[in-house]
Amino acid sequence: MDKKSKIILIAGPTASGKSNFAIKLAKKVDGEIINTDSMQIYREIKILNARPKVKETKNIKHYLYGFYSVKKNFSTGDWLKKTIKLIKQIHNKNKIPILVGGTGLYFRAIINGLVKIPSIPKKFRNKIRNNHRKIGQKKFYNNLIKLDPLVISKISPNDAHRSLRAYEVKKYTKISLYKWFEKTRKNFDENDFLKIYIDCPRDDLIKRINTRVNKMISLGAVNEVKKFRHLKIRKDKTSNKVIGISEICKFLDGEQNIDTTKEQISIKTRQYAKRQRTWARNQMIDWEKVDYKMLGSFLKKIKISSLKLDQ
RNA sequence: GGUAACGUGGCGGAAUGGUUACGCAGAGGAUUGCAAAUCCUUGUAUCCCGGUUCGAUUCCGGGCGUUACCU
Repeated sequence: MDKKSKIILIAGPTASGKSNFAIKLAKKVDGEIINTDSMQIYREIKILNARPKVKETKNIKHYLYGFYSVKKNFSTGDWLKKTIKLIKQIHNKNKIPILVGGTGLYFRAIINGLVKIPSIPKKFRNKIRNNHRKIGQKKFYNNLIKLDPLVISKISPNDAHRSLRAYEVKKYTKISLYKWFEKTRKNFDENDFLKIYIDCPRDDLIKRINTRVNKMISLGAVNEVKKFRHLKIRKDKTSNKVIGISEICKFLDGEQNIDTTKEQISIKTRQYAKRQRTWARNQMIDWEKVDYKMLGSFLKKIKISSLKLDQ
């Protein structure tokens, strides 16, 4: 078998200039780009996600962008499976895979692996969720710790999200979620990655976010949400959570003016950016941190030879 | 100019003669198949000057400010 290359990982808070940098890097090292963002996958949401425009991609192949319907749910596992496959394909073409995005969990999955827990049948899952809705989080949690005492120290009694997951896994597989976690295996070696985190100081980021929000509105974000609404997506679908949708809906319903709406979108976005930075500070300790202003000189320093791996 | 009401953290907003709720924003943290989600923790305030009182943000007087109405 011939040589394969490292996998380049580019993370960073929203609006830090990741996508742009990835394109430049791909051009330099002959790479192809894979989306690592849980919301960029949706076909029908383009403006609010700040998806790279085709004419800006400079003929660099982009995968997993806007390929999935907002009507369906997507998961970390789905992403990981597709991404591993794509990495192989790109390697076979002797090109370099570049993963770019803002979803810390996806990066963790590609680096540390994700346990293969049997997928929970829809009916089974919905039954549990309906029950949760009926009895409320408090009672649900009490049932959960009876079913699986291991979660007590792991999940906050108020965390509905994780409670549901732990419950369905234990109930369906008869094995605790936390027992499953112990079986996690990595898909790659530590040395297979070049991990880059783009950082941007808070004040600069706020300015960039505000500019971006204004741009989104002038590009037609309101219309995008109008169309999205016509699809009548069920409220429990993940796509509803794209920042801007619920805010613009309030505007469309006449509950607030456009300035308030913009402000709300900015606030939500910087809260998201804050969580991304917290994740990076504590979960991406060994990543190479690059200031967003230094990306130009950083790009020059990257040598293609250093990306090659002998197999 | 007169009368009245009000003046509480960055903002909104309770309460009280003796530990200043709470919400939002901000900060820190968690994060294994919904993650742009979900959850945890958290700093900072009673307009100013006097008086009454053991003790005033609260009661009284004055000042300043805001708002409403009147002239």
